[in-house]
Amino acid sequence: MLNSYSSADKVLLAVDCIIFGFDHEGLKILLIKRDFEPEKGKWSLIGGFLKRDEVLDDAAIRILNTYTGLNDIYMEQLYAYSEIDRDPVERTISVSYYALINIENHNAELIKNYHAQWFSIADAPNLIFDHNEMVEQAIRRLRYRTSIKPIGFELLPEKFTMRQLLELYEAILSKELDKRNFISKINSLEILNKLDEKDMQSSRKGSYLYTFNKEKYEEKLLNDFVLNL
Amino acid sequence: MLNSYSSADKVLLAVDCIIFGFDHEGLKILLIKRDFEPEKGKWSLIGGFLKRDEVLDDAAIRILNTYTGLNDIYMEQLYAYSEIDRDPVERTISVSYYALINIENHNAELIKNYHAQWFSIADAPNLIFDHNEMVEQAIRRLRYRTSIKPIGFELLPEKFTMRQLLELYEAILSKELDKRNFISKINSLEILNKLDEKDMQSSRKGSYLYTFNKEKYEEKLLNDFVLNL
DNA sequence: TTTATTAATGTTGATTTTACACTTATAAAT
DNA sequence: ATTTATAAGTGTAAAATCAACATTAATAAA
Repeated sequence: MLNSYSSADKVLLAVDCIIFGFDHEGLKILLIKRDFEPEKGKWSLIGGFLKRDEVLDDAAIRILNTYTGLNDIYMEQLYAYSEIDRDPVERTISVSYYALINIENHNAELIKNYHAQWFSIADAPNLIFDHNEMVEQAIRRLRYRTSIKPIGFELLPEKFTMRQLLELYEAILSKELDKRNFISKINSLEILNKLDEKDMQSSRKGSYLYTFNKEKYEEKLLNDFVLNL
Repeated sequence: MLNSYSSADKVLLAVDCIIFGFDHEGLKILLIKRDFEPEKGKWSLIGGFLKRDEVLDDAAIRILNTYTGLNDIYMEQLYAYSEIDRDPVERTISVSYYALINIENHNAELIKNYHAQWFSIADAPNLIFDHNEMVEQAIRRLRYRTSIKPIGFELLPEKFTMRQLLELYEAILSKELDKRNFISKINSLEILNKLDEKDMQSSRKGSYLYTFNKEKYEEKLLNDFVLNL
């Protein structure tokens, strides 16, 4: 019978997370050195298996929390990878998720214990299985996301300069942006609060610090817009 | 141990297909009346279980072929649905795919045997499990796709009028479009061949028939563009 | 006091998008 | 043969958006 449950094959279902962070060096991803076979010692996305009583979103959250100590992180499901031998041990389908986190907030202790490490996108090592492809797809999705939703709240420190925001967008889009045009486009979204405070690290003159206006930011998250940068 | 394969739970993996068609009545989806429990007699997307030695894309193609007799149909993976009790019989994760097919080409015999039926999007019945949500998400994706890839080759008959193409886009986007602006935007894509032949069904004057220029169409499929309608 | 450095700021021309209405071809009706 | 009814086909102008671009301002360090 075409659709009988009993005769259907069961498979392992994994969740792999592409965790993006951002600092002065640019856009980064968190990778882990695998401490078990196969591919022990090689670099990998952080991941784990779905439990029987768990939904995929929760598995992704659990895995992220296990390795970084972070909670309440926005994650988005990306794609299900199902090549037959993608995992040589056993047939495993993996569903990828990506997360955006403030790189300053992670639990350094945990990351160290798990032999995890931040890598700049540009010089990340080769990854096991199909994880390179997962990362590429996550970057494409992130890039798309910038054009329809505000971004930055998740990746920047609470207070940031316009330059930091510009450099974040440049890192994600992987292209140079015109500073004046960028600022006016961002300002037209009306999601920023300009503080009276200045950051004096980067220049003699000092540059104003901003925060995101959380209410307006989240309102924009609900309704797509178009942002051509 | 956090990542041992042996202790991980295995699950059933299903594939459900949202099959879009288009005719003079508008945009439609193909649904099937389930002939097995649970929810026997209710309407459902067509679907099936992933086999152990099969990748998801192939499962989607197989399922589509089983119910429609069609081959070589473009399908795109959408999303993995994993609510614990989404299928009351057994824990099943379902990966959805959508397909665009020429409604004239399906195998009517097969569809009849499977108690499948085309429904206009607007008056489709309630579906089992989370299939309504799958359909909504598929429509959103299809809408997005129209803005970055040409569309129509898959959904229209070989020869079609400008009006048919316009109405296809209107059905997908669910909004009225300005005829003159639409035509000039489509023409700027340079994917159509205007024939000398006219369709005399729809008006006294008759309207020119077009075909897609397959080479240019497929070239455009490879490289995204932006089409604001 | 000078110098060096990054921050801040607006305008203009080019391009794209939107809104909008009349003429044409033909079949059907008389 | 003429009239009538119907959808097809076609272009322009105003508005909005985008892209390119250079000077002044504030401050710390020398």
